[in-house]
Amino acid sequence: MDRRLLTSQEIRSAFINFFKDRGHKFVPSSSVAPIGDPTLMFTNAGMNQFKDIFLGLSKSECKSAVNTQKCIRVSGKHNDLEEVGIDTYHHTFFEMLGNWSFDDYFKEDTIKWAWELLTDVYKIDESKLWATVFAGDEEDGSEYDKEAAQLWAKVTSINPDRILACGKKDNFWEMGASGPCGPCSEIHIDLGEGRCDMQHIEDHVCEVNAGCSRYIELWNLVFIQYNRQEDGSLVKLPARYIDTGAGLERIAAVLQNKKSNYDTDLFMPIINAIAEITTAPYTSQLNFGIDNAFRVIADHARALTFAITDGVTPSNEGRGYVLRRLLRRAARFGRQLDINGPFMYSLVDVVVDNMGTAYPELNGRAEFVKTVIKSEEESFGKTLDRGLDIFEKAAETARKTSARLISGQDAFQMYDTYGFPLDLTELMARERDLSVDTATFEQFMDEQRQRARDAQKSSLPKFTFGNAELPPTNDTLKYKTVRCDAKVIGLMDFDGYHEKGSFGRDDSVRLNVDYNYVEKDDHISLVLDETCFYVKAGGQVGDIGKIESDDFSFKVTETEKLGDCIAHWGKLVSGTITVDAKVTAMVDKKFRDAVTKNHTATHILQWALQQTLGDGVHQQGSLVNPDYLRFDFTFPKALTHEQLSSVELLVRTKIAEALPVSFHSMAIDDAKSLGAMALFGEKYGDTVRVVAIGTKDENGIRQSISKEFCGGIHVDNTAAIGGFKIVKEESISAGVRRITALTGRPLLDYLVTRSDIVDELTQTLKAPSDQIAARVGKLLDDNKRLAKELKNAAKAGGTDVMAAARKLLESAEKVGDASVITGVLKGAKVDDLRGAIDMLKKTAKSAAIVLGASEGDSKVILIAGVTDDLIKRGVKAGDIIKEIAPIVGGGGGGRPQMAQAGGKNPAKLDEAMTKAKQLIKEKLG
RNA sequence: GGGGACGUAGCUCAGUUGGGAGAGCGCUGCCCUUGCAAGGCAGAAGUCGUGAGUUCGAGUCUCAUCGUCUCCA
Repeated sequence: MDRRLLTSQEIRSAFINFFKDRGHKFVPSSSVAPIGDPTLMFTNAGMNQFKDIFLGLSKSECKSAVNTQKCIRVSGKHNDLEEVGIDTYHHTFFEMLGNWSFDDYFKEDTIKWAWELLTDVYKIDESKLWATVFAGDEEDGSEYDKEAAQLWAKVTSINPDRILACGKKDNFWEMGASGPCGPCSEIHIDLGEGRCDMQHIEDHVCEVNAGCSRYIELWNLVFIQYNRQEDGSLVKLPARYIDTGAGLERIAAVLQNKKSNYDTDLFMPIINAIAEITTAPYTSQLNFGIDNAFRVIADHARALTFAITDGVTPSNEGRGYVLRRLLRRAARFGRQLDINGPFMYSLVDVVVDNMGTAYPELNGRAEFVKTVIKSEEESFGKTLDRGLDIFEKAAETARKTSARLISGQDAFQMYDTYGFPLDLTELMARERDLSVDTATFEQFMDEQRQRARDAQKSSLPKFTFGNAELPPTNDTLKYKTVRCDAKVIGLMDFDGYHEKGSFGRDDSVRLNVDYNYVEKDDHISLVLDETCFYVKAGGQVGDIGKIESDDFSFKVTETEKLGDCIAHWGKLVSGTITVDAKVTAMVDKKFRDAVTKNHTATHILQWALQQTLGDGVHQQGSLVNPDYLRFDFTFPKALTHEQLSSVELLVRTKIAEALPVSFHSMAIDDAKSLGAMALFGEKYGDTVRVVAIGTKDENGIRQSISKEFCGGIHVDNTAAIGGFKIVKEESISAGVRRITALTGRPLLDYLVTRSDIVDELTQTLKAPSDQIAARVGKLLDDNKRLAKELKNAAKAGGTDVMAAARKLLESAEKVGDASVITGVLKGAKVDDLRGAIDMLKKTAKSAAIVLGASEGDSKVILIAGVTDDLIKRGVKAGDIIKEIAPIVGGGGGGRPQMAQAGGKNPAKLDEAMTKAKQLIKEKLG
C-alpha cells in the first residue's frame, strides 16, 4: 500500500494525541529562557519545567503529561554549537517530544506505549528496532534493570535478541551530582548497512551505541526511581517518575525517509528561502562548505526566532550574549554564500509560517524579532569594519618579517578583544600571501579557557538544601490582609533547612557552631505554615515587615520562594525563635501600599501605551517596587514628547475616573478568550488569576480597559494611585524601550523637590517661574559674549597685563640679539601669562622669557617661554622652571618652548625672577 | 563568573616623561555660480563617561563606579 509520508506537523500532533488519548494532559512548551532557574541558561530538555516536581519541591497538577518542548543547546554540559552544520543531526534549537508520569504509571506502560506509537501509529518496521536497558554498575552499586528487560519481552513484539544491556554512559540518567536519577531504556533504529559512516575505520562493526550513523537513538525512556545522595549512594524514591524524550527532528527524518534532519520539512522551507537570497544551490552534501553554511544558517534562524520571541535579546552578557554569537556565526556563514548585508531577519517569516501553529506565541512577534535581528546584523557589520583596520596593521607588521606570519598574539587579540573571527583573519592573510600562527593562537585560547575554569571553581555556591523536602507554605492570605497569625514550622540558615530547634542571639541556642560568614547580621529565615507576605514574582518585589511572638521579634528583609515553600529572610531583633512557636506576621503597610499603587499603574500604563502606539507594544519585563515602577516594552524608536504626554494624560484620566479593580480566578482558556494578556515565558497553571481594571464583576472583563494574567497585588480603585508621571524614557536594547514612572508619595516628593528648585531660581533670577528658561538662556548667551570679548581684548593687547608685558620688553636686558625678559605681572591669570609669552616671543623674535604672578597670598604661577634659536643654544623653558619653582615652594615642568609651574609662596617671587635671569645669562654667556 | 579593549565636538577619531583641547566630515554665514555641485574665506560647537586620589598642575597617572564592545566558562 502506497502511504503518504507524515509531515512534521502531523508527527507532532500524532504524538500529543496518542498520549492525550491515554489520559495525559497536554502541557504547553515552557519558554526557552527559563525563569527562576539561574543554573540554566536555556531550556535544554523537556524535563526542565518539571524539575521542581522531581526534586520534591512542588506537586504536580496532574498525574501524567505530554508535551513538545522548545529546547536550545548552546552552553554548559550540552553544547552543540560547534557541531551544527557539519553533520546531519546536531541542532542548537530542536523540539523534544515527551510523555511524563508523576508517580502514576511506570515502566510497563511506558515501554508498551512507546512501542505502540512507533510501530502502530508511525508505522515503523519493527524488524528495524532495537531496545537497550541498563546493565548495572558495580562501582556504583546500581543493579541490572531486569524489570525493564523482562517487560520489553513481555509487552512488545520485539525480537528478544534485540534487547541489549548497556552501561552507565548510555543507560543511566542523572540530573546532577545528586538528586533524582534512574536507569533508562533507549529505542534505536537500524537504518541499514548503507548508512554507516565509519566504513573507513578498521575493525568497525556496526551496532547499537557503536557511534556510526547506521544505528541511531530515537527515544529515551527514563525511569526515575532513585535519589543520589551527597555521598554518592543511591536510595529508592518513595515516588517514581517517568521522563521520556524523543527528538522531533530525528523522527521526522526517519519517517520522511531522509538521510538528514535538514532534508525534512522542518528545515527545507528555510533552506529554500536561503537559496533565494544567494546564488549557490543547496545539494545536501556533507563535508561541503556551501551546504554546511546552509545548514548552520537554517538552524540558527530557528534558534534566534524562538529565543527572541521568548523575550531574550542579543546583548553583551548571559543569554543575550549567546544569542549574539549565534547571529554572528550565521552572518559569517552567510558570507560564505556571498551574502554580505543583513539577511537573517528575512528568514524569520519562514520560521514563523512553519511553526506558528505548534507554537502560537511566534505569531504577532515576527516584526519585533525582525527588527532586533536586523539591527544586530548591522552592528556586526560595524564590528567587522573595525576589525579590518586592526587587521591591516597586523598585516603590515607581518609583511616585515621573513616568515610573512601574522603572530598568534595579534590574531588572538583581534579575536579576543575585537571579536574578529579567526577564519576571517586566515582568509584575509592568504589573500595577501601571508599566513597566521594558529598554534600560538590556540595556546592563548587554552590559557584563557584555563583562567575561566579556575575562576569558575572558586565561585561555587556554598549553600544548598541538599535533599531536604521543603514544606509548602500557604500564602493566599497575601491578597486579603497584611497581618496574620501563623506557626513557625522550620528554620533555614546557610547550612540548610531545620525542622526543629531554636535560634537566639545568645550563642548557646544557635543552631550551628560555625557562623564565620554570617556573624555580621545572623542572616536566617523562617518558614511558616501560612503567610501574608508577598514573594517577589511577576516584577513585583517581595514584601518586608516583621514576624513577632511573645518570645521574639524578627525583621523580614527579603522573601524567597523555593518550590512551594516560602522563606522569610531577615534578622532576629530580640529573643529566641523556636520551631512550633505561634507568631503574628506583619507586612510593612506603607511599603505594600506604595508597591500596589505602582503595580496597578503599570497595568494602566501598558494599556495606555497600546492605545497610543498600537498593537506592536508588547511587555518585555517590568519592575514594581515602592519607589518607582519600570516597564520595558517593544517599540522600534524613541517616543516623542507628544507621545509621552499623551500616554501620561491617558493614565491620569483613568486614575481620575476612579475605576474599580477586580480579581478573577478562572480557567486559562476562558481568560484567553476574554482577551486577557499573558506574559511570555511565564508558566501558568490551569487556573489563572486575572486582574481587570474598569469592572467590578466577571461580565465586564471583556470591556474593561486592562485585563492581565497577574498574581500581584493591586489597589481596589484606581483613584488610590494618586497621580502618575513618567520621569524617564530610554532604550535598553534594539527595539526595546523602558519607561520609568512615579506614583503616590514618591511622586509627591519628586514634585516638591522640583518646585523648591523653581522657587529658588525665581528668587535668584528675580524672574517669574514661567520666564526662568528664557532668562537663563539669555544669561548664558551674555556670558559667552562677554567671555569672548574679554579674550579678544586680551589678544589685541588692550589689557593691563599685555601693557605691563610690553613694558617688560622695553626694559629687557640684551645678550647679543637675545632679550632676557623676566618680571612679575600682578593679578594676571594663567591664560593671560601664556598670551603675554606668545606676544613677547613674536615681538622680540629672539628671547627667553620668565613671567610670574600671584593669586591671593598662597598661590604662585610661573611661566617660561623660549624662542627656538635660543633653545639650540641650550636655554630650555622646562629646565629654567624646574630650577626656580622650588624657590616659591612648588614644582613644575614643561617643554623647551613653554613650561609652567605653580607654587605656594608669593613673597619669594622676586627672588625666583632674579635666579631665572641669572640662569639664562649663564647659558647664553 | 573570569579576562581584554574602549568612553574627547552632532558623527568618525587623533592627542606622544602629566604642562596651551585638536583634525576630518557635518553644521552656520559670506564669497564665487543663472541654479546645483565643487571650491575659497570666516564662524559656532566639548562638564575630555562619572566620582575620588596623587600633583603646583590630570584628557594623560592611581583607585572606584557607570556604560559600550569583545572573548572564555
